[in-house]
Amino acid sequence: MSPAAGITTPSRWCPTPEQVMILEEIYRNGLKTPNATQIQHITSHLSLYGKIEGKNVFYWFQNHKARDRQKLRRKLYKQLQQHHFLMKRHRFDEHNQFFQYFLPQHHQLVPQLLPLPSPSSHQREGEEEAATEVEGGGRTWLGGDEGRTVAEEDGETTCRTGTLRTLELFPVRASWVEEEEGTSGNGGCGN
Amino acid sequence: MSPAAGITTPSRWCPTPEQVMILEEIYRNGLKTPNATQIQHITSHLSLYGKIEGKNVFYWFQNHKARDRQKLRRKLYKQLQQHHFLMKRHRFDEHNQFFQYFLPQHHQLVPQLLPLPSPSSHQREGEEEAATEVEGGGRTWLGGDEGRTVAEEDGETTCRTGTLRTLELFPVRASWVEEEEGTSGNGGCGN
DNA sequence: GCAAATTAATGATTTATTCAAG
DNA sequence: CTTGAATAAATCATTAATTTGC
Repeated sequence: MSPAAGITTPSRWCPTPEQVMILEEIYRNGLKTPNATQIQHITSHLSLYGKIEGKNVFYWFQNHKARDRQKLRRKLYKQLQQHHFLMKRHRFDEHNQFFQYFLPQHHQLVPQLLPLPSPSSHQREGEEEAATEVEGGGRTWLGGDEGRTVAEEDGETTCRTGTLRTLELFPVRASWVEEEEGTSGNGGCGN
Repeated sequence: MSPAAGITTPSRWCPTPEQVMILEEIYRNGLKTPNATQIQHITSHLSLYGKIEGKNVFYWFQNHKARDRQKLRRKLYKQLQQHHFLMKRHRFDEHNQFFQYFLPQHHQLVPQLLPLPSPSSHQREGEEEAATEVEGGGRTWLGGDEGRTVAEEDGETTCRTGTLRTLELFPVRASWVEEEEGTSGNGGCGN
């Protein structure tokens, strides 16, 4: 707004090097999401180095954090892509209970741990927790280095992973797979 | 599994950064409570990055979910505590970060954006309206050139330096920050 | 060397997601 | 099931780097 005569009317904040340095220092020191008070303080200090408003600080932290995460996700995705071809495919049955991961050594199958899913239970994934003390006779973990003494017998089609297919399991929505270097016209902004 | 004299014999799982990143990514994508099969797959993938067992994955998800909820609850509690500020106190001090920073001009904020939803209507239907140019009566930012009315109230450590020491101001102790990767980034245009 | 044209960075907005409360 | 609050993701838009032809 405010046409503001001839002189530079920067439509957006243009941070000075000092401001950027200070912001990055603060960020590196662990302040990722400043609250209003902190934004105020940062702003008033940075204003010594140039014109700045609170919203600039606020946006700076938002963007910086977001782009940090984005960068990390990209890197991660590349790594995962690298490993993806190492994996073989294998079919597995879908099991829904996570406590099958415990394999009680001898007996004691803890009947209350698997409280029979009602046919239309949405199973909101927040509340099951509670795990209820499975300890006692000792348990072994699948996939550990030791154990592995169980379940291979009764036609237990559970895990017995000889081969590991992994990635396609997860609902990776891959919002970060999107562009590969310059597909979206940044300058164009097709609107 | 012998204590292996020289090299570290960690009594507990010590996740690598890659493992943490992958786990967080999976979690963020919506898998909050993996079942046994999923744990198997995740484990075998993460084992490419370091020693890991299925129970580590299982516990990681348990703990992460729990701590997530705990964090949210704490935040929400704080928020509720200060919910009175609209009614009584007028200190915009220690609110969170986002909308406390906005000051709705005259609470005629977006009269047409939210056209009084009938009790069962989705109000996101007509979003082709393109937000209707919220400009004049939009919002203002604290700390701008115009409304520099805020100042440090009491509270807080408040370094309020006249000198420009900048860095000692903010409570930027980051003992709880663990990402040390090359997060500085900001490659070219750092200025 | 120098600007116009193009591309990459990044500031500023908008949209979708998430959790909890009513 | 809806709504409120906060935020992260996605997107838009503008500035700075850079390339390029002269």
